[in-house]
Amino acid sequence: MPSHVLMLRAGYARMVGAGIYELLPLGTRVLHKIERIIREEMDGAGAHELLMPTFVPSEYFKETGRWEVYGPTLLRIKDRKGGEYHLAPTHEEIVTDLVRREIKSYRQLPLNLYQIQLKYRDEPRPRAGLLRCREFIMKDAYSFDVSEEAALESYAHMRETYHRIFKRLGLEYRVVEADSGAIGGKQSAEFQVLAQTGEDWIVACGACDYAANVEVAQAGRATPSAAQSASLEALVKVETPDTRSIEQVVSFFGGDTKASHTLKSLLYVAGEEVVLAVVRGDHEINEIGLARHLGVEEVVLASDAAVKEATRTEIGFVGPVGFEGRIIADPDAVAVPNAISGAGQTPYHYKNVNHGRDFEAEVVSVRQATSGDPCPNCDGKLELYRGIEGGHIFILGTHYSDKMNATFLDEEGKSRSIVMGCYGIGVTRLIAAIMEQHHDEQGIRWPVQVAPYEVIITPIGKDEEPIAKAAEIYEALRAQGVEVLLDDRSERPGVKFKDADLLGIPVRITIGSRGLKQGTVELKKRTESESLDVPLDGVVDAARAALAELGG
RNA sequence: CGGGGCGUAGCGCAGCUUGGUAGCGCGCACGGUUCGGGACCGUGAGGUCGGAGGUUCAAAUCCUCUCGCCCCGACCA
Repeated sequence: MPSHVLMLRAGYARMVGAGIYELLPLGTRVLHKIERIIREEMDGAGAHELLMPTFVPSEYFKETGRWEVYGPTLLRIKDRKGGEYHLAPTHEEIVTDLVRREIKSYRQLPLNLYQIQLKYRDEPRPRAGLLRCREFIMKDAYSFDVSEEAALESYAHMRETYHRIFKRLGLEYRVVEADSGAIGGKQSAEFQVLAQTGEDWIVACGACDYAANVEVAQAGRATPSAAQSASLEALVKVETPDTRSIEQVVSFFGGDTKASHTLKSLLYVAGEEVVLAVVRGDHEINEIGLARHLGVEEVVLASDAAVKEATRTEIGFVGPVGFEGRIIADPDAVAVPNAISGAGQTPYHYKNVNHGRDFEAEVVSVRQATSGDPCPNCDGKLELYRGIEGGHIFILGTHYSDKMNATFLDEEGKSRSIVMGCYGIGVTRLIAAIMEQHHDEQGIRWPVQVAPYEVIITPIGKDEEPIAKAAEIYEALRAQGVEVLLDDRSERPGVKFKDADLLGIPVRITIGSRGLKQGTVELKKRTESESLDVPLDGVVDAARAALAELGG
């Protein structure tokens, strides 16, 4: 059962609109638990919490150009006077404005400010419950330093802090190299929570700690070009109607033709230039890598019309042979001997295409890393995983401080731009991520540190004694500071047990007449199938011991 | 933005093709029997059929428009 179904069934949240949820009391308790851990660690790291507005005048985004750049994802609002506002998707501008007004001297730095607060992004496609929402709670922190070096220290410090947070939340995660988007900056890492329902693909080495988002992972290694291969066969043009995809090409040629015998040729618009990118048929192009190699901000796949104009060929039949223009080819692509590729003419493909003989290209790794690739750091191999981006930290540099004139006076009285870093955690997303990693067929199995309640007491039957004892134990546990839920509904035992499992409370105490006759009650951990009989007068200690074992 | 699907009782759905008294399961209320892993019997409450317009003697059903939600894709040749 995916986490969002569990979440709804167990009564943690309800949908209000697409990508808009309300957290019910149980969900709110989990949220507060997560927030508390984040606050403890952030405060411990020397960051200061503040609260910025969600409803902000457009002038700040206009100052940095994001009013235009952000596009339709930015939720824009007009007030009664026609003034322009937006609901904040992130707070770099607001915090930078605050800091430029307050910070005047190097003596006031470094500084780290954070908040835990709602964010608004009009996502093209919200999905999977709390995993991708249009309104969500984020912890966002911003560091301010006197220099790039100092900023790197702040960054490293935050990275450690994030490790502490993710570990305390009970998450299995990998820190991966990531793209930092249009802002640039060399240091960028995502905290990816491993989960089948994750939207991101990451690769991680089995032997060392290398891990990266496939968007930026270094894929493959230099391999010999086809021209060095022994038996090159003559180029043959074949008429291949209806073969627009690699899949269709492979089945057209049949036999033992594999996607890895073909070349995938993609035409990209990179600024003023049109380039042809070639990867092996079974590989995926890495657009971010391609853009970096070309030194442009982004590359855009050419439209049908643009392909026709540049190649006089239709999509599906484009190829490097005879292409007049810049060709970027992946090392694994040029290593394929006697490859099949589009012939640059509709509807034909070439057989036995060989790099060096039939076409020349700049050979650069421009494909996404995938399972089985060699690790760029060691002799290990990369594994492919799906991840949920739970956190992202990166250095902003002076991108915002330059644009917004956020400066300080250094020791020599010279004005310099503040160097910034930013650090986000998707708090509501983590609720879903934790559920994703901690559940079974019966329901959720919260790690005790984030569970909405630590103990659930389940009196059984209609007799007065179990109910009275349950109330006593409830009070005794509360007096000890244990967060405890009493199921005092007059439901049948089966119903109570199933619900307790669905809710995922880590420890259940079951009280029935049967046990009370022997002076015992039952104690069961959600993660274990067997229960334990404990003496009635020792149940408080037993429950606390069980919680301690679970790490509470 | 493109494609597909769905909006009927609180929840899950049938009914629509072929127009004619709005149904089923769960849940809910009441009564009774049950009571250690989602019991059972009986009685009952509950619906502007997402919205607007149209066709028709008659529309949940046919037509047009519109709103909302879910899934897939967003140019991977």
